[in-house]
Amino acid sequence: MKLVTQVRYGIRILLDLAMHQSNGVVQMRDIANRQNISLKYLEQLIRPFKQAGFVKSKRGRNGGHSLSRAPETITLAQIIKVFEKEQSSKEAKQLSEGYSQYQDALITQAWNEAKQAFYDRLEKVTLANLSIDTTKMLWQDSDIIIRIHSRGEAGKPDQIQDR
Amino acid sequence: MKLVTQVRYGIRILLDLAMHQSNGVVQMRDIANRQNISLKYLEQLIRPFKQAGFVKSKRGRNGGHSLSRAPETITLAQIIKVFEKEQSSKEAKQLSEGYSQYQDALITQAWNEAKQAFYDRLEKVTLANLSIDTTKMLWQDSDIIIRIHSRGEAGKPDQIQDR
DNA sequence: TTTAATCCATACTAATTTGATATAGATTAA
DNA sequence: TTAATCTATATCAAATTAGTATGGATTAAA
Repeated sequence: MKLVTQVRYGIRILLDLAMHQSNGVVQMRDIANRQNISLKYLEQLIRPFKQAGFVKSKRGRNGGHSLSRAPETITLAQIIKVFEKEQSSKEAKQLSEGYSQYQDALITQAWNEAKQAFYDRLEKVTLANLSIDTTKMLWQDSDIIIRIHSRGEAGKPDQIQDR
Repeated sequence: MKLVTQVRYGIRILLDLAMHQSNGVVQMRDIANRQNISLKYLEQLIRPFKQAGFVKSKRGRNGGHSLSRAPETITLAQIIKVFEKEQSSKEAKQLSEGYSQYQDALITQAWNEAKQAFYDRLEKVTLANLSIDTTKMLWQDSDIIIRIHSRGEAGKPDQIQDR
């Protein structure tokens, strides 16, 4: 039940796309710099998102990535499930014998119901939510605002620069 | 988000106690046999439950273990949290820098809320529930009934024998 | 045709976790 | 005396996680 780096990065990558794709596509090199991930590692992390249809890409010069769907329609539950699918290929193995198998069945059932509750909660959080909230938090921290919006207009945080 | 063996065994051990402590204490050797776990491994698994106050023990000859509380008051959420505590000692480490830290904070917050929903669901399942349901399932499988209740009276499963 | 980008596959390493067995005794109470 | 709990490690194998590295093939704008 712990938040692994892969998931955390995964969400941040999509969030990065959501916050920077206004101009068009976003290059992986820029994401890598902003998120402080090596380009090669990023390539690995972004692949499942492309396969799952969350992200589309434009190849060649001036190419890059962008979200396939609106940030309002992409939930954390959907994102996390992308990584879950990677793992579970065959899981229907016999775990125990005797009457323990009945207990295991009951335990697994309860576990799955709880897992569903977990996802239901994350289904309510979209990339758009996180994007807006990030901006709000930046707003509250004036030091950061000044630093990263040095080239933006005075009142309004329009674009976040690389650090 | 997967059900690890440690948790599965943990629940089964407490469930075993719940179903067999009517006579008094239950010996670890019997649990080990029924659950098909080595005695030494069982000793390791049961220790956190004793430290957490779920299980009490009586030492010396004819000693054994029993639940400290009624099975109706012990929930799956409580049980699973026993193992969670084992892991998390210091987790408040700085994960990222720059404005990514704000995103991480939001992601972590959403994750924790979902985790709460997960536990809320498991808070509704008690050892007593599982115990009753196991008995029901055994009832439905007449082959098993005959095998494990060979010495019991015809209609009523009173005690489950070792296999 | 050069260049900047995505795309692909896979190999490797290091650390941690998980699942389990084994060793060797100390303590307790019938 | 004996049957049980209790304690503390040590060891091991397998799997998972987090990343780096290698080495290119493909695409499309300039």
